[in-house]
Amino acid sequence: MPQKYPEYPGLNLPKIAAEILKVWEEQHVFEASVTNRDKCPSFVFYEGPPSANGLPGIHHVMGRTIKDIFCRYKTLKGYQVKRKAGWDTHGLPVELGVEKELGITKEDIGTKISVDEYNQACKKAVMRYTDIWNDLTTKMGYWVDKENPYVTYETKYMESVWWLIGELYKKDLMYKGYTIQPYSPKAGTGLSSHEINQPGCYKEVKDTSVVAMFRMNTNQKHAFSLAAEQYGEAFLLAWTTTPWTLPSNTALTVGENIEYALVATYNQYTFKPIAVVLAKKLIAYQFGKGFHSVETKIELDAYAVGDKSIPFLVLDNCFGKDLVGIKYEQLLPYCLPAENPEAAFQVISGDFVTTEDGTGIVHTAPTFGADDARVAAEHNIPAMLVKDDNGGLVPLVDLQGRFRKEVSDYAGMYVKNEYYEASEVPERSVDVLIAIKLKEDNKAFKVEKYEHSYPHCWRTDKPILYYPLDSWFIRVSGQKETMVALNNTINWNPTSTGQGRFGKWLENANDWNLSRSRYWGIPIPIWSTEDGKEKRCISSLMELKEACHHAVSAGVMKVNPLANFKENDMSAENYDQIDLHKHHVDKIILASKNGEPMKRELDLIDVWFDSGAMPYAQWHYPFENKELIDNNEAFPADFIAEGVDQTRGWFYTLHAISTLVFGSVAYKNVLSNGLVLDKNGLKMSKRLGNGIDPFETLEKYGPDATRWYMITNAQPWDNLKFDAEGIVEVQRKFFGTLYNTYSFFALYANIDGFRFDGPTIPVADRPEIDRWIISKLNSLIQDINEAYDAYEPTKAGRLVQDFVTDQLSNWYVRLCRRRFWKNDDAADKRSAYQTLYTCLEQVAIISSPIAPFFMDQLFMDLNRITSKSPFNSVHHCSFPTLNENELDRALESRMTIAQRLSSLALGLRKKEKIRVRQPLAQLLVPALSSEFSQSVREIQDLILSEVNIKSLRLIEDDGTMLVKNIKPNFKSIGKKYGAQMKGISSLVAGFSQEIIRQIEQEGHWVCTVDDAEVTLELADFEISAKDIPGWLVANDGELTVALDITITEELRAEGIAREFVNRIQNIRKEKQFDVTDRICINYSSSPAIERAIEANQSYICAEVLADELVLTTQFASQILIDIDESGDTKVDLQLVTK
RNA sequence: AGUCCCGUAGCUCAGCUGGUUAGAGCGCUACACUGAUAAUGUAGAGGUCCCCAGUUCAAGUCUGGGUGGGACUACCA
Repeated sequence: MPQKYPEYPGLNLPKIAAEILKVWEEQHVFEASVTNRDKCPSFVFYEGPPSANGLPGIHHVMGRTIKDIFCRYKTLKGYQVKRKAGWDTHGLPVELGVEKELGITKEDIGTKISVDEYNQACKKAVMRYTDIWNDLTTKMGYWVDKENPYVTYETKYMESVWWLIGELYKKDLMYKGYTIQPYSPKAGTGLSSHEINQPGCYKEVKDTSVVAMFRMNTNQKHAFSLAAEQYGEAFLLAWTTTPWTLPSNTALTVGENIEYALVATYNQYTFKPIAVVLAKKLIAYQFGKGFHSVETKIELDAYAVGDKSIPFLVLDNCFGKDLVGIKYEQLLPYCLPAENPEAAFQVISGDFVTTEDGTGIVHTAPTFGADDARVAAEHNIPAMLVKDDNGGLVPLVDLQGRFRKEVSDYAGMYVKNEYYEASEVPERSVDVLIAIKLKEDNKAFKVEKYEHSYPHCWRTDKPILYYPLDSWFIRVSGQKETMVALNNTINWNPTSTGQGRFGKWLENANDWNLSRSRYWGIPIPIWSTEDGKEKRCISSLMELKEACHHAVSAGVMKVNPLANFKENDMSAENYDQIDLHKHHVDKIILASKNGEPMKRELDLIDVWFDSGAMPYAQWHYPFENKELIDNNEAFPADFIAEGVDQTRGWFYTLHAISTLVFGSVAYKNVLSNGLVLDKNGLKMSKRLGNGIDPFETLEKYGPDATRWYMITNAQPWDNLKFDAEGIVEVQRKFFGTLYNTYSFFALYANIDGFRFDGPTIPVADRPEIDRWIISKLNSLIQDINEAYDAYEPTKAGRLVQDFVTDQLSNWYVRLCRRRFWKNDDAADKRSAYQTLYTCLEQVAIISSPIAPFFMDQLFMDLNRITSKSPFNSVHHCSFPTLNENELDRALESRMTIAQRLSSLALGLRKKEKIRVRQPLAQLLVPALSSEFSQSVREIQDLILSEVNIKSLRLIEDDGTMLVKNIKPNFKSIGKKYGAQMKGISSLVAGFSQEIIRQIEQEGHWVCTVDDAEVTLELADFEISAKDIPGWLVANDGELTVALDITITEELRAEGIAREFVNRIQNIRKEKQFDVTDRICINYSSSPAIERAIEANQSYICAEVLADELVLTTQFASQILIDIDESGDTKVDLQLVTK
């Protein structure tokens, strides 16, 4: 065992971290922190799996610090906190990375490269960055089980996911339907809303927009029939930014309560007279430049072709509901809907119609708009679907984004020019061609470029289409109430995210579209017959094996690929022989009840389902570890934490799956943290090059300072403006101070051989200052405990920081320095050591969740010498408990008074330019009350030594010495006499000293304000001493001090002696004498200084460890020092050799 | 467009259930201290608490509206 507390040449946080890391690894400190708690209650934490195909950023340090803090804290609190790392391995980003790497596109899969090879490549790619991630995890001190992570591509994990799907299927929560979805023709895939909402996907684009004219059916009576007859042909105006959808129009949608108008005018392209219907509010918008309003038919008729401005005349008004049911002629009659064509081309109503732009009448193409599809379905309007060669119903645009042959004029053309190869882009896009055609046919009211934001495929960068796709859905919408009710039991931090952002999202939850037409992911385990009439959902490997067996005997499959799979064998060998990825399971043909072949539905499961399934799948539930979930040992989580961006991501999928399958929450406490921005408040991005490399940061500043900075600088849910300067400050301010405090302790404890081996002095028997810091420490423990329990790490960190810098270092240590190096009272010295030791040790424990490396070193440096704790690591300790007996609030507030009084006295010295080394005779303090006087008396020695004053006198108020100040106590008076407050306030301001004295004596005061009688008690005033006439006075709130600044000859001599000591100490230091070296001093100086030194000889000798202090003129060598203006002082210091 | 967060000193942030001198740290200026010393103390300068309106005796704090920044969500014709 080492004999001495280590002393360091300086604080090097990165070095400390590296060394501690070695210790952790060698001694398996993390593993032990979990196994040590084997019989303890568990605290369940879920690690949100990062996608292993990208590099970690500085924000990951933030998120993981938060997770780590609470896992470590709960461990200290005696819980067992198992935490599995996890990897999210499936999904589009992985596939795209691989495609880029291999130089292929989606179309090549299955031709140039087999699905088998492709998936192998994905599997390889996905773990490429694991080493880097693990490195970050290690270096930042994030404790999580990296050895046994859950990996979403592993067979066991996938089997659990299948089981969950099976449960949903059994509960009839899965259905197949077609919906309009964002679809990227170039990527050949539907996009999830998660993908569409990647930053940067919505882009400003300029599209050709058309206000098309839909000719109203003339042989039908309606609101505008009469008026329309007189003014030529009547049209409904509808606006679109996607003219290519016009051939697929089957309805027009109006708002029931929107007012519409019939307007007579002329077409600006054909100059034909027309009457048009549009929302009244939008007349001015549509009839802008080039039109003018007229009042009569005569003026309207006066128009001649070639006139600069076209007149328009408002004829009639009606509400949207009066338009519903009007039939109109098909705008571009290439073909008719295959089903129910007679119901097409009529006006319907919809709630989404606004009058913000356009015409207030919405062109409705149910095949290319989600709203359109919904509203059309509600009104039994057919979608423009035609029969393909196989008799299937298809929209007018194919999956590549080209018009089908039915649209004869544009057959084979891409509906967006962006889909062409650069060399093949036609001069005029379909949109433009359609616009021209409409203009020529008197069917276009207005054609113009329109700038709006439109979603783009985040991968191909091309605009997406809304397109009807077959999909499997989870019926989430029916469970909204349950989800909301369960959510209300979750403790969200901050609460607004849970109730607002997340709660609102749940209330509006749509069905979860589970299908992804990709390759690398978990296949949907549903097989169906050709006609789709029989379906089967497989929910385990054994079920699949048996189904295969049936299929083989039915003759639809030759061999059972799962023949060798053994039931109830959970070994890796048994599971590793099975791969459930697409390239394998798609080959499996099952058999229906009557022997027909059944093929798997081709889609994969949305990867978000993978991560939402982790509570169960990480344990291979229910095939293994069934009790962990069923007995709530590992479910639901006590705590999870991720960025706010996961609100609709992981937070949601966890919640949805647990609600639907288990009727439970998946987590009880959740903390969502904000973003990490650069120091200017901008988002970090590759483009701006303002990203911060986490490894560089950890390397340069060390993980402790980085973590501490990130946690204490801003509340976790606020965005953090990351500025490395801030870490430097934390290093210096907090770690530097704590390190100095330790160094101070180590220096003297080593000299004195303090090893905490004697009896521990009861706190009650220790001096006031020790009891004070111990009380403060207990208060800190209590407060910080509450902060951690409330998931407020920022508060916790700031509390420790204040304690260490302000209380422990700047007050306790500063005031106690002498007790450590010049103290003949062994008990007092021991008390000081024990007290400081305890503070350092406890600070190490309570701060260890945030700064795990430094605090472990601090703890070990102390504990290796004393063996006071049986544990070798701070992370194996127990969180200190509050010791009520050691709490002394009165002492704490007394000390606060001491600090404030000292500060006032020092302020006065400063103002008078009297240095602290010059002792003064007397400090006066007005006695505010007897309790106050008592308090001051108990702390007066501390104050006096701090400010170097000989005595403190409490001035009892005899009615003459003090000038008092009085203020109304607004809080207490406000309750009683709120309305009279202004009057009272001005009266009180005018109170004379006599009235104040009278109130103090009588204890109450009565007067009349605004005709109301007002009775005030003493407690309704704040009375303080403001001045002591004739003295030098300073005050701070209710505290006042006065200073006697007369310097007697004796005081002066003592001041000189102190100056002399100071010079000698400086010389000692310059000469690099050891702190304990003894010396002899020869000196000579001016008579005044010589006298002063002589008078204080023993004091000086004691201070500077001098055996002799000799006045002489004989110097072997000499140093000149300057004490005051009276003359030079010569000294010569000799080391006393032992 | 909706939902949520944020706006307090040059910078980073406190400010509890409304109470009359709005705080801290950093930075800046000046001075001091010194056997913890690349530390520390004291003082000074520095604020329309984003704006407007309301509630109230009293608003940084509560309410409404606006504005700026950010995030998330969205079917925008």
